[in-house]
Amino acid sequence: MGRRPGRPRATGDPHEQRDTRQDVLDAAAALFCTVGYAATSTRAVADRAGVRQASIYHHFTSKDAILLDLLLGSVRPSLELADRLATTDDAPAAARLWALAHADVLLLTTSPVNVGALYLLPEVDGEQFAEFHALRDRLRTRYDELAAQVLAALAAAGETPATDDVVAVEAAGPLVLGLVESVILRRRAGERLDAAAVARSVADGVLRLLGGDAPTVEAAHSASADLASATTAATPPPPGVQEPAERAPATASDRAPLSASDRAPLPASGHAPLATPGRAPVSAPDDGRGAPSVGVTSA
Amino acid sequence: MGRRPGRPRATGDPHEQRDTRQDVLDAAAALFCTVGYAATSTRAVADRAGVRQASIYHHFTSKDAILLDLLLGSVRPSLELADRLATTDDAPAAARLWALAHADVLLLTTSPVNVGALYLLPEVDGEQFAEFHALRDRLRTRYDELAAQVLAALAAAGETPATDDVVAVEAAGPLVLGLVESVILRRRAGERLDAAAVARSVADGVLRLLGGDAPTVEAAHSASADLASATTAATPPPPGVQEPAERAPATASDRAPLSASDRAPLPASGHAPLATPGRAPVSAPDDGRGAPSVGVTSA
DNA sequence: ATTATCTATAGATCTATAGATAATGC
DNA sequence: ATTATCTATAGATCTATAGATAATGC
Repeated sequence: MGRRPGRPRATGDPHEQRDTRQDVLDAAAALFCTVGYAATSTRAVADRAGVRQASIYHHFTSKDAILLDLLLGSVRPSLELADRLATTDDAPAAARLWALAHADVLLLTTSPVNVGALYLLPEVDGEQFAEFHALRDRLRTRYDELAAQVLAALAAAGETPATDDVVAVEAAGPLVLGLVESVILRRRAGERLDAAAVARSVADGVLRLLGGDAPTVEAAHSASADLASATTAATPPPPGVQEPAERAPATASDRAPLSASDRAPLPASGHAPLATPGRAPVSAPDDGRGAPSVGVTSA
Repeated sequence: MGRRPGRPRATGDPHEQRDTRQDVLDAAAALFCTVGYAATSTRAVADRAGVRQASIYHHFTSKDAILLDLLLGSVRPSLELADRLATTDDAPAAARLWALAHADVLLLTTSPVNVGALYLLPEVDGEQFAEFHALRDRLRTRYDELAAQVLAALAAAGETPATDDVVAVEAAGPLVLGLVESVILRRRAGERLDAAAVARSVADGVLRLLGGDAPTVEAAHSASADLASATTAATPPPPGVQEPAERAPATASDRAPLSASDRAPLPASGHAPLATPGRAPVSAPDDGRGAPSVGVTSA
């Protein structure tokens, strides 16, 4: 039955031999996000993954190692996009900030589990997770830079009464990131989120927050569509070419993988405004069930 | 030594007999917010409170009961203000929303421990805390109502191009509350927050987010100053009358108690813009230490 | 007598390791 | 032989209870 070496699992269908490491990550992601880290026993993770508790330790050195893997996997896609947008200066800052906020909100709302909630776990403050903190700080810095650039552009355009700063430049980044990340709390609160609508309203809101008026927001909004297709490789094929359309609600594999391979600056392929998963009323009362696979393989 | 009945504590200065129940709440608040709920043992709480582990159970029936007390104590002040503002219709909606956001951010940033972080604990989702959820839903509703009123007022003033809603009315409340609560994440991330400045920037941001322009925000800002003094009883006495000014950084007792006693609609007393604790650079890297007492007595 | 603390501990975990077992691969 | 799983368990918790003890109050 099992076509790979090693003793077969005791539980579950012996035909369907899955990737145990990924199963453990998926199970842990769902449980850590909803139940919490300390409150989730390795036995609970194992049960959900369909293996025995001790088998986890063949793939991970400790419970902490699982969480670290999940954390890194959740922040990397955002950071890679942010880095790419930072080195793409053929678009106005407002358009790039809009694109970043939009993409991040999509990631946060369409991931099969509310991975953003991992950041909220108090345990994450520990030094075991320093590698994650480093990446996160870099992402924060990107937001700070972009927000500052947007403020400068608005001031230069004379749109803002430069007299009294609408937003203090040092306050801008945190406010913007705060608004983006608030979708984590909304999803956790059980709000039914229409991913596309929320992403748009947050990205628009980010620019209004910085003092942009309606035309400015609208302009950035449009400009970022091109930008996104330029910086992102994988946009979903146009509707109709897609799968039989059996109400596919944006799985992890739908999302732009942002893999290390598409480092090429501007392939300029697609046309959709950055992988907007067609509709995707993803988050019901978020019980942590639902399709797993956070796309967090670190090997 | 001890001037009250009961066996004295084994640890600590026997002269200073403290309120054990409050000591436990303070210790638990600090630990739950930083270490987490499941990760904090009752022994750790007891050690910090200066009592033996078992003594906790003379005051609380369970560990859950401690958390419930803390949760209720942290949401009540906000909800009471929100209720009062909702029944005070002698001010524009924008001014009232500004005042609510401002007050909430102050509460979140000046409390000695980051009590807002309690909401983030995954354990809080449990049904044991239904009473808390009910209060929180009411607060959320208040934000929804006020945000909708602000949008309506802006539209009526013709300021907003009513053609395409700047913000969909059903999206407004969550965005606003999200921006307010983002200060919880910022404080937890170790950001050094100047409470007064953050409160102002968030409250201003809330109105810009809803489509208000600079003059609108400014007007609401000013109007809410009077509003706040009208709806809040306890404003700190004018500087100079205060204590010897030994750098008092806004303790729990400084904050407006919002007790059930000041139900009277409009006492119209003070004049400060809602208990702005003079300066208050409260939150350093938030180690959960610092003065305790969240002001969470529920008896 | 009442109250609030203490000491001691039962019973239920929980993480991680030791070593056995059941597959594939050479 | 190598690999991936399994069973079993050691050692360290952790929550909550039982019952003793040391104060005040009448």
